[in-house]
Order: sequence, then C-alpha cells, then structure tokens
Amino acid sequence: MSPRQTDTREQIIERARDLLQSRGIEGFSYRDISTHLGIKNAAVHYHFPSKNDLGVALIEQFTDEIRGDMEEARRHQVSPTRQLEAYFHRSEHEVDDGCQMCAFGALAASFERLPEELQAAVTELRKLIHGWLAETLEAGRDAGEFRFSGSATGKAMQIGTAIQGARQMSIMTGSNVVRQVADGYREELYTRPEEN
Amino acid sequence: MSPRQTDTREQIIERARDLLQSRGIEGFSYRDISTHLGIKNAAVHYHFPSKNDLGVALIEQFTDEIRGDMEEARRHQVSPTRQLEAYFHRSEHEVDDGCQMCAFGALAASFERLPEELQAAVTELRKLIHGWLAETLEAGRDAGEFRFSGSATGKAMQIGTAIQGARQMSIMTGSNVVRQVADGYREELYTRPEEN
DNA sequence: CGGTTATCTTACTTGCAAGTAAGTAACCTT
DNA sequence: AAGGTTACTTACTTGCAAGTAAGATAACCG
Repeated sequence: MSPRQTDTREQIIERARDLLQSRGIEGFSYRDISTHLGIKNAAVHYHFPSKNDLGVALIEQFTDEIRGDMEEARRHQVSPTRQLEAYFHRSEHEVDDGCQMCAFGALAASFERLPEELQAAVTELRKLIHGWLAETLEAGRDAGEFRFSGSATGKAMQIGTAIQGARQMSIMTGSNVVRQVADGYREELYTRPEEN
Repeated sequence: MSPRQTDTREQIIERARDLLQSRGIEGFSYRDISTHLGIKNAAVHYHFPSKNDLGVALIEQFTDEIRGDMEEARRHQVSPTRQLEAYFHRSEHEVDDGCQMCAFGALAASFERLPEELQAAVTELRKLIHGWLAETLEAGRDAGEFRFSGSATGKAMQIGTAIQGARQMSIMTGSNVVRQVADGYREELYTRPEEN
C-alpha cells in the first residue's frame, strides 16, 4: 500500500528523535509524529504501543550508536583528542540542526515519573557515556594530550554536564552555546591543539 | 474563612516553585498545587489566571531574590570567592532539598512554546545571572582569587551550564552531582581556598 | 488459490489539564 | 445597615493525549 513499507517504523523513530531532542519527552505527542508522516495516530501505536516503548527504542538507538562508535574508535586506535573532538563536534552540529538537547536534558525533568524500563535504559546510556568520557580523558592525560587537575571521573562529569546544559541554553539564547563551551575546553584541555 | 487569608498566594508560589524545580514547567498541573494546599483548582486560577501568570511570578521572584543578593554583596563588599561559594552552596542545598533543577533546566525544553511574556522574563533572569557570574569571575581573577584561561564570559557560560546540567544529572543518578562538579571548580579555580 | 500475517485506518473511550462562569461567605467601608 | 471587595467554591466546557478494538487491505506463503 504505502510506497515503502517497513521504513515507517524508522521514520517514526527519526521524527520522534527530533521531537525528543527539541521539546523533551513531555513536549510532543503521537499526533506530532503521525501528522508529520501523513499517517494516523494508531499507526504509531501499532509500532510502539506505548510511549514507554517508543522512549526505550530511542534510548537503545542512542546506546547502539555510541557502542558502535566506541568499537570503531578502539579498532582504529583513534586518539583521545580526536575522540573528544568527535563528541564536541556532534553536539555542536546537532544544535545547529535543531536537535538541541541531549537525551539526558530531554528526559531529566520527567525522569522520576518515567516507567522503570525507560529509567533503566537511560541509566545504562548515562553510565556508558560517562564511562567512555572518563576513560578517554584519563587516557588522554596519560598520553600527554590533555591537561587537567583532579580525577578523570570528576572532569568527565564536569564536561558532560556543561555540554548538556549548554545544549539547553542554546534553545534559550538562540545561539550555539555548545560551541562556546567546547572552545573553552579545547583551550584549557588540549596540550597539542593540532592534529593528534 | 480560612485561618490566614492572604498567604494562600504565597503558599501557591512556594508549592509551584518546588514543583517547577523538581518536575519542570510541563510536569505539574494546577491540581498538584491545589490538592497539596487543600484548596480547589479554581482558587489557584483566582490568584494566577493562567499558567503563564504563575510562571512569570515565579521567575520574577527568582529575579528579585538575585537582585537583592547582588545588592547585598555589593554593599558588604563580599569577595568574589565568597560570592561564588554562595552560588555553589545554594545549588548544592537546593538539590539536597529536592528542588533539583534551576529555572533554566526546568524551562529549557518548553521554552519555544512558552508565551512571549514568560520567555522575556526568563531571558532577563538569564542575562542577570550570567552577567553577575561573568563579572564575579573577572573581578576574582583581577584580585588574584581565581585562576582561569580565556574570557570571563566564556568561563561564566561554562560554569553556569555545568551547574545547570549537574542539577539535572542529580535527578537521574540520585546523588548530588552538583557537589562533585562544584568541588572540581573549587580546586581548579581558587588560588586561595581558605577564607577570603 | 486460500489463509495467515503485517500494516495500517476508523472510530471509539478514558482521563486529565486548562480555563471559565456563577455563586457564596466574610469582611470592610461609608 | 447597604454595598462593594476579597477570596474563595461549585460546576461546568473545551481540547488534547494516550490508548484500544475492530475492521480493511495488501503482501506473502504454502
């Protein structure tokens, strides 16, 4: 019937992801998805019976992508500097493209009222990203690429929360605050600004 | 009729503030306020006809408090270190008390769909806080109390967004991430950790 | 070719959020 | 003591979000 059948599910996820990152989980409804795709509300419920199912699918997609990136970086032995650059760049560009918030910023306010399954998925993603960031910072410092004081986990938390906050702040200022914040970290963190 | 008449309005604001900071602007309804105070829904509408009115009142209360604090600090010539400490402490304690998010974290996701009046109030508050933070950092560096590289406005944005993100992250981790992040800044920022 | 399965639509229910209109009781004023 | 004002309550409307049930249609499979 429809031109391409099975990508409806993917289109729903794609649209839902945009909406999640620009409005937060409570800021969009199934209607916002269905009208955008020219389908009916119940079609979205067919693929994702409840909003919990949709949320979990979204978070798992994030998780899978990041696991993939980490595996890639490991296989190609990407330097800590380049890994951190990829993280900064992605955040900057997502803000440019209107996907302003990261998953955590988009879900934080609602977190306590979310179903446990979704909470668990978010927690897993949080640990994954924070673990990666801490390890990358630690490895970069050991390799002489980064300079910072204190523990790597502390610094990871500082940088992660700053990017999260900066993405939200970008919504309110209309400018790309992530770029400003990332540039600050580039300056104070990198010992060898040029290619690594 | 009621024991004390005119403090209903204040109680509404107090409750609404708790709810705003713990759930975000879209995470509570007038019912959450009225049932908590043992009054009817329409009583809340009597004091604040629309949610916009309530939101503006809340933001203006924040703004007034901060203006007052700034004036106090100016009159008593409070050192930049102590001013920054007050900022960190307040954030830490509000998280301890369950008022996890700052106004910006609580409103960011909804910002674009808010009435213009409320957007304007938030923008005013944002400029006030960011201006104060940048000036305090600049003054502290000039006085030799702080050490950091780059512009004061850039550093202010970095610290402000990190605290905002940390407050949200505290919801998701169940621990006080603000304390962790603030401790990191205390270590790398202060040249004279002891009393100023 | 006939039946099953996948992918939808139509049509509905439930529940709550926001807001309004009209009434009431106390109190305050002149 | 009459009339207005303040601070509510009762009772309602509107609208939308979430979800469900049942049917339609097309593709796919043996």
